[in-house]
Amino acid sequence: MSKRSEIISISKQLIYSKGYQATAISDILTTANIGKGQFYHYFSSKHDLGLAVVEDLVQKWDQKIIIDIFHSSIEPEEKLNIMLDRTIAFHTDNKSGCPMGNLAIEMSEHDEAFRLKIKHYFDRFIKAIELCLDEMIKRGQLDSTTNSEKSAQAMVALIEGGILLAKNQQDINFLKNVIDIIREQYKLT
Amino acid sequence: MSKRSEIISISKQLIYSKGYQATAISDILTTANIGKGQFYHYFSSKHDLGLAVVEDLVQKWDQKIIIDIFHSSIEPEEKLNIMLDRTIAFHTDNKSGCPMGNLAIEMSEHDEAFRLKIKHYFDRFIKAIELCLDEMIKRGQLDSTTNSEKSAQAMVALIEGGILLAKNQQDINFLKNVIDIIREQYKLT
DNA sequence: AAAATTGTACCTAATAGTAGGTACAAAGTA
DNA sequence: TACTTTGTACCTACTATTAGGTACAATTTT
Repeated sequence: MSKRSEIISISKQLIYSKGYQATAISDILTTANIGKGQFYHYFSSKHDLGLAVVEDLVQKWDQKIIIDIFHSSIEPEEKLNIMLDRTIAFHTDNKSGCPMGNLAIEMSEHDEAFRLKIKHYFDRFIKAIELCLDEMIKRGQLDSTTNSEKSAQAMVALIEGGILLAKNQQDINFLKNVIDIIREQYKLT
Repeated sequence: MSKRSEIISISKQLIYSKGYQATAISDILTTANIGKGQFYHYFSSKHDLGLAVVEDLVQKWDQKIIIDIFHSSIEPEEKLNIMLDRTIAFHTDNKSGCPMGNLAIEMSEHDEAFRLKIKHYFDRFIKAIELCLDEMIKRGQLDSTTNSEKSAQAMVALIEGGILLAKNQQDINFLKNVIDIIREQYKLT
């Protein structure tokens, strides 16, 4: 792993837990055990690093969720099931919430560059679920009156909201319950 | 309005839009047009102010949502409907998201005092919805197999997630769509 | 007068960012 | 082969600014 990606990786962890604004360059320098010169050799500013972190985050989640699961050749209901399983797995013993959701809330209003990168991920996530639901409707697994677009948005909202509640309550069951509701709703085993 | 509540009110707006950490005391002093002595006369620290702001926030929402709506004598399905209407109304032309949700995400992990105050609100909100759903089940308006506790959690999660998406997408329709889904699900007119 | 307010000047620690340099390997040149 | 150049990687020390917070005198209120 190059020094640059190492810095991104460490910063990603810190920003995930503390937020972008609350993460100081000095935190990163200490954790990564590097000097300032090195940092500013690879990144032109804190903002530049922040965007690199989000980009990395988006790219990795895109790979893990959209490419690996939704673009695979398994059955649509199985895709949703696996995605939900992985969501629970990720948030079990992880009290920092959703990396994307946290930044969405922190940065969307005042930083357009951050906002758009995060939006890009949510767009793709919602679209992937929507196509899944469409396929399930086509196969008669779901009521044909189901509005797949709205439903996909709602599913993402449920997940994000469930993660938010679980973080605030410090209780993963809030997320599990919400995911149970999704499974019931869309008749996933 | 006392000077203290005036400072809280102004800080609440700033913290709502920028977040707690990103709001500087100097922002507050400038906006409120007061000096430092005055600020530190009323609050012992920024953290002290922050907690006062959350307390105020919790208390006002408790009044607006739980007392005014859920503790009123109107029909349960009408309570939910009004709550959903007000949610949309609040977030129309308001790009900062959910005051409580924003702070939940920003503060829950690293500040227990903040976390507990916010948790208190979510607990009461969820409980109020749960009792509403129980009443609707009792009246035969909802399937008797409905798990009111889980459903109430899911409803709050949907709302919070919908607000998060609407904020990131800068499009209130994400919240509206999510609320449509809630209304369909619980057969609210 | 006494007590409660409030403004001004200031303190220290921390912030992002810069200046100016070193170490060293790769590439070009004699 | 030996010498020189050049570019990349990195470090330490510094700057300017801002942060939260304090001291205390001046003013208002009771």
